[in-house]
Amino acid sequence: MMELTRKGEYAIRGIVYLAQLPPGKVALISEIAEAVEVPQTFLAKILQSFAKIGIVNSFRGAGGGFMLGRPASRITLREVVEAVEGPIMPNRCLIGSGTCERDSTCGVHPVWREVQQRVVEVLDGVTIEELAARQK
Amino acid sequence: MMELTRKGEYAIRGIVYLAQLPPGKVALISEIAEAVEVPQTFLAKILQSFAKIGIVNSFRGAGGGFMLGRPASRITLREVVEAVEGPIMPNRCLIGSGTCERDSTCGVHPVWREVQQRVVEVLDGVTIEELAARQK
DNA sequence: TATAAAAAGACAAAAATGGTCCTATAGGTA
DNA sequence: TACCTATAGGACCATTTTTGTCTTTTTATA
Repeated sequence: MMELTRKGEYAIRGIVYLAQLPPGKVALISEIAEAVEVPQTFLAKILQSFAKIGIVNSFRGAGGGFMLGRPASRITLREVVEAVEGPIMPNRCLIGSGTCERDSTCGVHPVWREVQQRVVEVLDGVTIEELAARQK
Repeated sequence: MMELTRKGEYAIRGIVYLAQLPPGKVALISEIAEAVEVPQTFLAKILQSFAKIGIVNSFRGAGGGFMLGRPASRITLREVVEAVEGPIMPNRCLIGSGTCERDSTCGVHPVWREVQQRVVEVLDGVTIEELAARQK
């Protein structure tokens, strides 16, 4: 239960790799994919989605590639994980207050909310900078 | 991310229903399924798996059905969830120490361990008795 | 024995996961 | 301008997981 998917794993590997690069350097997707052992086209999709929300910058054409869009110290693990896997949400009930018809009677509801908060707390407390430093 | 599946939801609904019954009473799968609005045969599978690990008792033949296998106060939400969804394990790495080749270099590892512990802590702290009482 | 009810196992549709491949677009460079 | 390089976007697809159903078997009771 609650497993991170490959996509999530790959996303983390990819962004940690970028964080380990000298500041300002752009890396080719081919380079990144090989280094972190992830299928290239799949990783490309992931980094593209990161580009859209600004946690990485991408450059097209010759001399292009990817780099972080923000200092690694200001990218949290939570952002990265939620970007590819969607919001942390242990139970569908949490999506909206009116969504679940069993809402009022459902005593499990507050438990999931608690779980959600705890997980978010942990992931918010870890930056990509820390992760990059740890495994250098 | 980290969503409970239908199976998990159904499992909780089913066991909470059993917990709300007068002690000693057995309920037909048809009765339970209708009450908690879960497909009967699917719920049957779930309760059968509960019977195997002893958190419910089942009786075959006329007058048969299901009842809790233990006082609801001694069945935790964690047990129920893990019974149907498998162990709480946010990252595959946590399965075994040698399983992940990136193990030594993987700085994310301890974070997932932390997440796992927090979640387990919450779910261990909630009994089926509490849930049953809450939504009565 | 007949009947009632769970147990077990095979099967299957639908959705999610984990990708691939092709074309389009943007940016350099000769 | 023409050409090359590299990401962007979209269509597609195989496999696995989820979410069930259906049939047969086993067990218990009356």
